[in-house]
Amino acid sequence: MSTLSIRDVLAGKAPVGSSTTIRGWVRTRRDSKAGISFIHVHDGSSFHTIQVVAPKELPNYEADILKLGAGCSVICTGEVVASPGREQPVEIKATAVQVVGWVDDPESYPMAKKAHTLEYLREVAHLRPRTNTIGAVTRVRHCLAQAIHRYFHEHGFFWVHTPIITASDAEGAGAMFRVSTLDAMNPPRTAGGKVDFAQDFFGRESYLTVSGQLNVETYCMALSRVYTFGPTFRAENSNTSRHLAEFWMIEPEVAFNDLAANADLAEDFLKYIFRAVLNEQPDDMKFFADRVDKECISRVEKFVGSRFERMDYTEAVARLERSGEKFEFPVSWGIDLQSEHERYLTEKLVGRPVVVMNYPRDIKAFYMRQNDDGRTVAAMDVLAPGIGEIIGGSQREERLELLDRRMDEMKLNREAYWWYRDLRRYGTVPHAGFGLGFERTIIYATGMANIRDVIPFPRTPGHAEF
RNA sequence: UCCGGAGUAGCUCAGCCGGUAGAGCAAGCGGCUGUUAACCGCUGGGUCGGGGGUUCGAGUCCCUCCUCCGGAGCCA
Repeated sequence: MSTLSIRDVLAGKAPVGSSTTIRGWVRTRRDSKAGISFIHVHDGSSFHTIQVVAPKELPNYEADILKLGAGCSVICTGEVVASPGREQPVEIKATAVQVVGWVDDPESYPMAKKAHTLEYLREVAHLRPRTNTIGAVTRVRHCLAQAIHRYFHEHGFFWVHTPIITASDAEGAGAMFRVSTLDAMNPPRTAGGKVDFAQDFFGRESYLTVSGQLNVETYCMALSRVYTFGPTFRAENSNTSRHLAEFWMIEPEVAFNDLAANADLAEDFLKYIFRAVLNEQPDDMKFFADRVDKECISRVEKFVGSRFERMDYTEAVARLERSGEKFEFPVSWGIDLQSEHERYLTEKLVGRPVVVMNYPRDIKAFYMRQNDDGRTVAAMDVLAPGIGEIIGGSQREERLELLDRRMDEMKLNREAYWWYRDLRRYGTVPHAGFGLGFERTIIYATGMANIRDVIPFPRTPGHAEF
């Protein structure tokens, strides 16, 4: 006799006729007056539940089994048998059903045996992993994370754990959360009356990181191919289905790569991880296609099978202007592309993923490499049908003089970036990288509509309860 | 933050021109059945988001605040 995951039992690791034990939580119970109860048990190991058939001869049939409901935890032992029912290949003919934990008030148990809206489930984030949907999201999230590490590992990248606390301000990536141990009610003051952050824990103002890029560049200048994969924080008051205050980001950085190589990497990488989801989580993807988004499998298959279009920003603007489409925000050279423009480009104009390259320098960050035309930088965005921007990246400015000039123009303090500037002083090389929002990637693969449902405990303005 | 929509039973919602609260699901009990979104019957379950106002009377009309959802901006 062995204790197996439900996934393993359904996969045939316990042959028909053998005895096995499974452990998990009850989804549903149905009784037959022929003297048996059908108990569906899940343990998260796969999308499917297993059907445990409990006969009335069990000593605790009346006392326990007839009282089982959704959420109760059980340990079930019995013989694996071929199921007469159509819905499952095998089931467990129970010789023992031990109730480990009851649900103390079934009527008010938030995860009752019925469909719940995702909005409601967010209010019970501690119990929602028990649902089909959140379970499937969790397994796909894991699969993508594993595929990301595997891709980079197989391609000679090293995972660099960049810091979560940073003193680098003004990276231009958005508002930051302050990290401080000062008494917020009564902080120490300087002679001038300002808060004296010299007395703070780090001896200076510090924040939660908005990007690991600047730090990871230092390792890129020694280990050549590196990436970060960790949490990132933005204190923006964003209330949308695509933004979180705490999210996970993947940022590869490659020495000697130019913008074209950067785009090639983004394309190869994205296709690899989406292929992994299709291959490794077919049951979960089928669930998403059935219940969440009919198109999700075909969309991912198409994404994996199509060549990404490359287009200069200048050309993209010209084609948007010529499109005859009425946009809420008019297009002209020099503006940043709006969501509606990006969607038009990738969904209508091209019908495939598009890499838009070489943006006007005035709308992009100081570290992006300046092109010879004097007005654009070697930036790129990967736009995907159905979601818009999925990746933002660039070739970095490796020439100290040009970097300094740009920092001056943007009124950034050179001193504060002394170590970043050092990389350009000591053996500088061209290099490039990009950032991929992990949760947005999950949204794309699963068809889930709201980013708050693809991260276990979403942090958004006003929300950090769980 | 701006624009729009919505807060009524555990959940999802209906509730007309103001007259004192409804359904489905869930839950409990019973019936039936190798069941599987089970089915049939019965029962319990409500500070109608909070506060204020108009009115003989407010779930319904007005003001205000709060919360949630969608879209936009910021971005990943």
